[in-house]
Amino acid sequence: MSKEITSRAQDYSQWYNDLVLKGSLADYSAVRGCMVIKPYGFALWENMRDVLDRMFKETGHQNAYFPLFIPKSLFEAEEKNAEGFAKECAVVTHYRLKTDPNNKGKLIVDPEAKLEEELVVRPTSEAIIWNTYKGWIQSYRDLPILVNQWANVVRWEMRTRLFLRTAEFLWQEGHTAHATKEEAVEETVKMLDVYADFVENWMAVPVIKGVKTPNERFAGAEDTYCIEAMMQDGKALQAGTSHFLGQNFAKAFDVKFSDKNNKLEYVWATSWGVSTRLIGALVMAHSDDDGLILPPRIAPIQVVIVPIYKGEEQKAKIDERVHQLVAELKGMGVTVKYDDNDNTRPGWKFAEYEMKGVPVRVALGLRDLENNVAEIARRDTKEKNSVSLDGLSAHIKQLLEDIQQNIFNKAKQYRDEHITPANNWDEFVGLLDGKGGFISAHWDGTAETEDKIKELTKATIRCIPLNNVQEEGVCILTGKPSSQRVLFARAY
RNA sequence: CGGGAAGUAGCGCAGCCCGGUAGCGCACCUGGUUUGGGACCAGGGGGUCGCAGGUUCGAAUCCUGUCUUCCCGACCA
Repeated sequence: MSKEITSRAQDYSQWYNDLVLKGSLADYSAVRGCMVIKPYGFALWENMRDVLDRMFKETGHQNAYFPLFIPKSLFEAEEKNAEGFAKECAVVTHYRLKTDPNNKGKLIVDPEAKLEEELVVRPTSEAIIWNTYKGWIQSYRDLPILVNQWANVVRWEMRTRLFLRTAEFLWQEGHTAHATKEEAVEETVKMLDVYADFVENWMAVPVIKGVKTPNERFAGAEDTYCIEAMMQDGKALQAGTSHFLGQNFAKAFDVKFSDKNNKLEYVWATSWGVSTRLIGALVMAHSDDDGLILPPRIAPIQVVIVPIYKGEEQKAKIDERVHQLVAELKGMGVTVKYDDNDNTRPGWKFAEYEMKGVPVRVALGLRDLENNVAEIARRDTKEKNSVSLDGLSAHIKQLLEDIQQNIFNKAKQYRDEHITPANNWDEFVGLLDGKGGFISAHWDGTAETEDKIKELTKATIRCIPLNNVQEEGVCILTGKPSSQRVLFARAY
């Protein structure tokens, strides 16, 4: 009763906050815009991280670590990148505090300890990494370099929201160097595919792969590829990006290599990243008014078992059977928690694990034991069934798969129902203010028109889908000719 | 940075207008009864009321300043 969740209909933003806070994923902290990721939330992130890390390694990448601080002179080397991030950088200017002579017990920044050169706290690491790569690359034999780093970055956002936009966040950033343009483009697309694979098959969130317009492109990139997801309120969320950086950073940091003909060439680059923001996407894509709904493949706890008993004698009997079940499930690679904490009662536990989105709940009492069954409840549909204890672990294993598939299908159905064509301005605005979702519409291809539409409606072009159908039409705003539809949406 | 709201016990809040013994619910501790959808009874512990000044015999309450957080917007993954 103490943990009521605001309904989606009542206040979608508050619902989201309630889920994150009451689902024990994260807390606000004493630091503006920065959150504490709690053990349960971090366990979720670890699961996501482990899967992605394995995928990166399977595609030939290695992990490394680069400094948190970037000297300003390095940071500003790639002009567009620097400009793009300049407004949101935290900057270290001093390296020492001292006691305040006028205010006992307080500290002040020691004016004597000013740095010769300011250090930028990384908002992204291209600069420090390409400065490093300069020393690693001389010949085509040194290429490709396929490196990933798991790190925290800081972007001093005006307005923050738990997981979706925090001043400090955790992410991975891949930074690769290649001898040819073709190879770099191939890498960019390959990593986009890895992201789409992960988000769809592990997080159960369907995505649209596409390319950003120049307006929405990463600062310093030639092309930004992205995966776009749809949330339950009809707003889009960019779930991951993969950038083809051309030779921009190689030129900025003077990174050249000798090819087979001993000719000097600039190196081709990519970078790609996903962040803890994915957790926000996960929460908003699947959950309901009773709490989180987590996909089994990355849920910190896949199965929770709740004993129902009166007295120690009954408890002992149930324990015995449960321990057997736990061993079986663990043997099958299922993450299971037996919650036999006697301080909370079954009803409380049911509500608690629903809030936390645990996919499968097993309740076992003496009554069940006598009938050789257990009560199995699935979080996604809230269905409850009595299932025979014989072969129960195999049943649960299968159920987890079914749940994974079901929540993906449900999210996909919602997403697909929320891609709507608009053929003129009135339709476009009507859809944005009504149904929401992605709106497929013609656009004249200019940045001016895109800006104007954003100004008028707050909708942006989320992407030009890959393998887009070419079709003649006219721009919904200007009426100028267009050769393809693009996806618009209001976005997080 | 513009607009709004809020800082009082671990959490959620009331009290403030009209100054006079700091309160409620949840959580916590002890004992008991309970346990198939967020248990109940009895007893108990815990707060320099965000911070700094001022007015006053007396300030959570009035005045001034200040800090912080959240929500909405512009910026953005």
